[in-house]
Formats: sequence, structure tokens, C-alpha cells
Amino acid sequence: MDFKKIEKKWQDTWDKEHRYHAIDGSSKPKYYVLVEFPFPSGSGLHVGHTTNQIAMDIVARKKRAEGYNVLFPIGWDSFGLPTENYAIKEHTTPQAVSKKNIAHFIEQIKSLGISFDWDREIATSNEDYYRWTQWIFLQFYKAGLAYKATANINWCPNCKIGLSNEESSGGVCERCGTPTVQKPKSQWMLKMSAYSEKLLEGLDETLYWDSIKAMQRKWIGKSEGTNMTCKLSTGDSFDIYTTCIETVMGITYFVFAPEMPLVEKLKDKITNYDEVEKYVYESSRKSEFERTELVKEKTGCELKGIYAIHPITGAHVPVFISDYVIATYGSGAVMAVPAHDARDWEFAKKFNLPMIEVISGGDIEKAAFEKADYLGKGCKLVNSGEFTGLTVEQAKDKLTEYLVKHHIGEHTTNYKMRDWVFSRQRYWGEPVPLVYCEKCGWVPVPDNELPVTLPIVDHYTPTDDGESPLSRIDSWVNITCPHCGGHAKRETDVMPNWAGSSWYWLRYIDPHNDKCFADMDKLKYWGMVDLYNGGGEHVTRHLLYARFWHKFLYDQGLVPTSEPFLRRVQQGLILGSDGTKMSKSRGNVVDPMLYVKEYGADVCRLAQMFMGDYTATKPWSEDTLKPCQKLLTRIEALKEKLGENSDKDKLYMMATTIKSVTQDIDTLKFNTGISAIMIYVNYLETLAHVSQAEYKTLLRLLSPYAPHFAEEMFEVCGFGKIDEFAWPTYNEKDLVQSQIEYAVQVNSKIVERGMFDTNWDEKELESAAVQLPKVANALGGKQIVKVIVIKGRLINIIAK
RNA sequence: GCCGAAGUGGCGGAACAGGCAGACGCACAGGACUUAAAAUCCUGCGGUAGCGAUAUCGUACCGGUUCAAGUCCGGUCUUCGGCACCA
Repeated sequence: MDFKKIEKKWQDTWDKEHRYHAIDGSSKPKYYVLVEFPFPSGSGLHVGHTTNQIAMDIVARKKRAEGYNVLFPIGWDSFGLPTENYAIKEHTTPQAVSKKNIAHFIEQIKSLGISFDWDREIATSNEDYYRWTQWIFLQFYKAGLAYKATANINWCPNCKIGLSNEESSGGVCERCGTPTVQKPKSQWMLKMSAYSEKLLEGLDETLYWDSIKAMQRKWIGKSEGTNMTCKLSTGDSFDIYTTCIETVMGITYFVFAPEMPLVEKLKDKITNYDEVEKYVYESSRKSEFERTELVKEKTGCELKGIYAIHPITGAHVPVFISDYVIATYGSGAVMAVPAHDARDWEFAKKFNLPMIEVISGGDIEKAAFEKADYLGKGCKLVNSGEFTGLTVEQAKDKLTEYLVKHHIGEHTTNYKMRDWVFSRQRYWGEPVPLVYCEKCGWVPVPDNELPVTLPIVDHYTPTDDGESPLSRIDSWVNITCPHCGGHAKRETDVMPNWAGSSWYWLRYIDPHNDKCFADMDKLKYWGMVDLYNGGGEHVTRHLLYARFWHKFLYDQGLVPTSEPFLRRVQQGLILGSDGTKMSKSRGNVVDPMLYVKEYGADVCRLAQMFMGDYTATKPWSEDTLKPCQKLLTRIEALKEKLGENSDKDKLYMMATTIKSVTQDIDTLKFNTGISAIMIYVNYLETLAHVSQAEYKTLLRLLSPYAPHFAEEMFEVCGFGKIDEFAWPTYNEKDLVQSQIEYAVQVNSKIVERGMFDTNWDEKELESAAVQLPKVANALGGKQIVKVIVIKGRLINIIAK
């Protein structure tokens, strides 16, 4: 069979018929399967895309065969840095790049035979899409969850762009790898911190893998602790946050983050301010990368001329600034207890500061005795005045009680997750739909004027001063205020590339609506995404943003569910054939489309799924292509055997295969699903004749994997339309054969195997087993002590 | 350092929920067909010992629970992914 020829034929047919269009409100049960939409890069589909799409296509096709109304859409995350950077590199415009790349992607995806509903295609850079991205942003603004703030942002000197914490994790720019530096900038922020608890609790409503939930929890970073107010000798006060209030009596100094505003305020009181200023300047110049790299060596600077007063003992203790304290977490100041905190211990050793052991059980000369070491072990407080002798757990309560009573502290919950820097000083993104009027302040663009379209410009490269390229277009920037009619200026920042992907699954439900982002009845019909598949790299970024937007929309009454995705799964990373991460520099990047050209789509689909466990990291291999090609050839050849099949095991074999393939697709074990089909083919080949029912069943089970081939064979054999042949089912009773082979053990060692009747009870099995010659021999004159029977598997005879 | 996942033949990988380890496939070896090759088909294929039936060892390593452990428990090592001074 000429695979490529028949594949083209069926792809054209599916296209013409709009075969995979999902009907809104159909009476069939719905199933929404979503694959992350790609950003249309210039290099076309890579193996990550194809494994994703093939796998979800298999699920979608199988669900349709089972009678579900399946929504399986695709679109393009076309805004954002990757496209813009690519356009700069190619000396063209992002608009042109997107158009060209999308066309290329569509061609490639169609050549793989993925059953997307093309009538629902969207692109985040289309005006009728980003109109609603802007509209949703305005809802955040109106709800007080979008605000402008001057903050130190992670600045990439190479891309000339501010990055979110998520985009600069590890202190390097996610796109180019350049170490980021801190730069103050007035930015739009989304108050994601207001949703910390909801994002955490909402995880319980989902069926995400535990590992994914764990990562999200970790990122949200909830902790319970104590907030305590302390005083300085100058009369100023400051707060600290600690999760270990039981060590409060061990404070020997305090540390502020260098960025803490109080430091500058105390300028006149600090006698060594020159030195302090120098340290502040140096740490601001350090990239986040350097700050984290220099973990081993603590640095700092004492604030001389002032001291802090211990809130309980009244002791006078020194105050330092050091960049090991994070300005944006807690209050930006910490109590230092070197005896019980490794970081403080290190700092104290370096600056030769005293330590007070307040929890017994460790050796503070050698190392800090930290909470991980003492919690839950019944350790007791020492050197702690009236609190001495209490256990750590008692002390936590008593000390908090004491602080509350004296109005110097309280129980607090803290989260690591911070607000989302939502501004980008770039061109290729959604313009922030706000204008600034000197009289009225920030004014939202009225709904009927949305979208604020991105102007077409000649020069869109980033500016060196960090302002958006849009700021150079006076005619676009200067407008009249929608509120008072006076002079106003547009916001020139655009949204980050995560914006468009934070709600796209909702737009698929109603992609052409020009009244609202999606109709509520349709949203209710499709409900949550049943299965969402994507890359592991998006588990902490995109998945949190998406859940945040969805939960906000839910609180606004705009979507019917509080969580967007019921299940989230991820494919394993495909490595290069050398076992290392695919990258251009290593030269091990695989272009899956080359294989489609050579072997055809069906063989490639099978080969990629047969390569190994879908969810496991694994190297790319060509070794599965040939066997999968062979499989199709063998199945085609089986057609010659069509006839009356009188084999007694035929129902058993068919039922077993149906069960395996069905379960394996449900559990994403696509590789063993193919194995099951191979086993069935091996069996059918041994027969003189293959019945029509068997052959149809085989083709139907194969059809999600190799849709073109299966449909062609249905036609060639005159079986009618494959879609009218439902997914095969089986009778439980056919899974049972009249006899089963048992392994018979004597004293846990296998001695012999025997075929026994399936419906025999334990007694019958036992008496048959002991009569097997080798078993009888092994038992000799021994006395049977105990017999363990595992139905359908083995019999273990314990004898002395 | 912390969190998560994993470690099984020459290779990719199977093994439901503690019950016959190595399904399925690749590679390899031998054979059939062929002038020959390719393709296809048949047979074998974890290690060691043995002509052989068979014995014995074997799921990263050490120990434990159990009639029975790849699977459960304690400890160690390694690889991958994520996070990383969050007080």
C-alpha cells in the first residue's frame, strides 16, 4: 500500500467534510481534550509537539469512537518574545513571521492526520482574540487586581526586557540565558498574591498528578509563622517574620535586606553610612545570578551607631544589612538566631558574632541545630528565661501567646508566590488598554473601543532605555481622554506572552463570539477541560497563571467552574538519540517531519508511541519505525485470510485485546497498546482464516493510532464507514478460558506447571496439584503444612 | 541542600493491587526461499555450569518483613526533572 497516497486522500476528505468539528450542545456526553497550543516558531513542529499531538489525537479519536462529543481544538500562541526575536533575526515583521509560520505548522499538523477541529482555530495575536485578552485585563483592573508599582524587576540586558520571576528562575533569562540584573521600573502588576490560598486549595478539586500538585504547592510556598514588631534605638520600629518563634530568645542580631527603605531613612543616624551605601549599591548591581551563586560566602555590613532592642529581653543587639535576606519576602528583615539557623550561623562565624543556644540537643560549635533537626523530637528550651524547660512545641504556643498579649506579635501566614509583573517594554504583545490623563489618572479604554490595536510600525526593536517601542509613535500615544475629553497618553507597555495563553481554552469553546469572550451556555456545556496535556516546563508558570485567570473569572461570575482543568498530564521529554537534551548547539535536534516524508504519517505515529512510556524521559530512536511499518504491512496481508474462523480461542483473544487496547489508551500507555495489537496480529497470522468481525475489530483498535490506514482498509474491504463502527466492546465471560495454567510451587520454588479447570475451587486445585508427577516427587514423604492458592496464577505447597 | 520521578537482558521497554521476571519489539545467531542481495518466513536468544534433562545466580547496592519481593519497610549510591539563602 502506498501510505503517503492514501494519507493525502483521507486528510483531504476529513478537511472537506469538517469531519472532526465538535457540535456545541450535542446530546452525546462531552469530552474536552486539550493540548498546549504551540508558538509558531520558524523551525516548524518539533518532536515535543508531535508526541503531544499524536498522543492526544489517539485519545480524541478513541473517545469519538466510544460515542463522545469530543472537543479537540488547536490554535497559536503567536504573541510574545519568541516570534519577535525570530522576526528581528530574519529582518522581517512579527506579523509576517506569524502568518508564514502558522501556515507551515498547519500543513505539518495536517500531514500527521491530527483530528483537530479546524473550525475553532485561534491565534492570540488576532484582533478578535486579543480584544478579549484586553477586556479580561480590564476586569482585573476594575476589580483592583491590576495596579501600577515601581519595583525592582528582573532585567535582561540582552533582550532588554523586564522578566517575571518565573521567566528568570535561577537568575538567568529564560530565553537567552543571560544573567538578569535588578532594575527599578514602573510596571503593571497583577495581584496574584490575592489568590495564593485559592490556588492552593483548588488543587484538591483536580486530578493532576501528585508530582504536579507538589510543584504548584512548592511554588505557592505557604508557611505558618509569627510576625513580630521590634524597636531600634532610634525609636523606629520594624517587623520580622519567623517560622521558628521558639528560638526568639536566641537572637543575637538582626539583618535587613539592603533594599529596605528604613536603611535610607536612618541615613543620619548611621555613623558608617558611606560603607552602608556602598554595600547597598554593590548588591543592587549584582545580578540575581551572582547573588544566588555566592551562596557559600556570606557578605554584609553592620549599621553602626544604631542598635535594636530585643522585644522580650530588652537586650541591645547589632543590626546588619546583607543580601542573603530577600526584600520581597515577609517584611524584608529577619531575626538572626545563629545557634539554630544555618545561614545565621555562617554569617555569625564570618562576622564573629555571639551565639546563644536556646534548644538543647545539638552541638552549636559544629553546626546550627535547625528546626529540621529538633522538631518532633521532644527537645527542650534552655537559656530562655521563663520559657526554659518547655518543649519546642509548647514554646511555640507560649511565646506566641506572650507576643500577642504584649501587642508585639501575632500568628501570620506567608506565601512565596508574588504578584505578577504584567508589563513588557516590547512590541509584539497585547497593548495594555489603559490611558493616562493628567486630570483623571489611569482610565480604561471603553469596551466598545476594544481592541486597542497594535499599530503597524517599521521599527519595533526594543529601546536601550527600557521604554516600549510603542512610546516612539506619537500619533498612537497621544489621544483624548475617554473620561474628560482632555489630552491623554496611551500606556505603551504590552502584556507578557503568558497573557494570551491564560484563557485560550475558554475561547475554543466559542471562538467567533463578538459579544463576549465566550457564551455562558456553551461554557456550561463543555465545562472543565477533561484532559490537558503539556510540557513539564509549564507546570509552575503557565499552569498557575491559567488557574489564576480562571479563578478570577469564576469569582466574577463569568465562567461556571472554579478550576479550568480536571486532569493535567505531561509527556516525557524526548532526548536526542545520544541521550542528551535536544539542542541546536549539540546538533542532535530531530525533525519528525522528515520521517513523515519517508514513512508516512501512520508509521510515524505508531513509531513515536511505541518508543517507550509516554510519560517517561527517553531518547529518540529510529528503531521503532521499521517494525511499525512491518506491522501495517502484516495487517494488510491478513485481508487475504478473510473467511470463516473456527478457532476455539477466538473470543478470548479478541476480548483480551479489546480490553488491553482500551485500558492502555485510557491510561496513556500507548506503547503497550501497540504491543497488544501486535500480539493479536501474531495470533491471527497463525490461523487458517480470519473472520470479518475479527478483522474489523483489529482495524478499529488500530484506528486511533493509524487512522488513514484503518479507514482505507475499511473502504477497501467494503466494511462501510469506519466512523459508523463503534469502538469494540467485549463480554467479561470471554476473558475467561475453560482452563488456566498454574505454576505449582513446593516451598516457594516452582516445580511444575499444570492446566487446571478455571472454576475449580481451592480444594480441587490442591488435590490436582499434588498429583503432578514432579510435585509428588518433590513432596516425597513430607507432610503438607499449608497450601496457598492464588486464583488463576499459582499454588504454593508448604511441606516439611 | 530541598522537592519530585526513576534505576529491570546487548538495546527500547513489559509485569493489574506482594504471586511464574524479561510481554511486545530491536539487535544478534542459525536455517528456509533466492544465482545473489533485499524483503519475507521458521528456530534460538539474561548470566554461569552441563551434550542434556537440569542446577544455580539474577530487577543499582546493603539489610529487613513475608509461604512468596522488581513491587512493601530501613539505609546507601547513581541518573533525570524542578526549586534553590523564602527566615
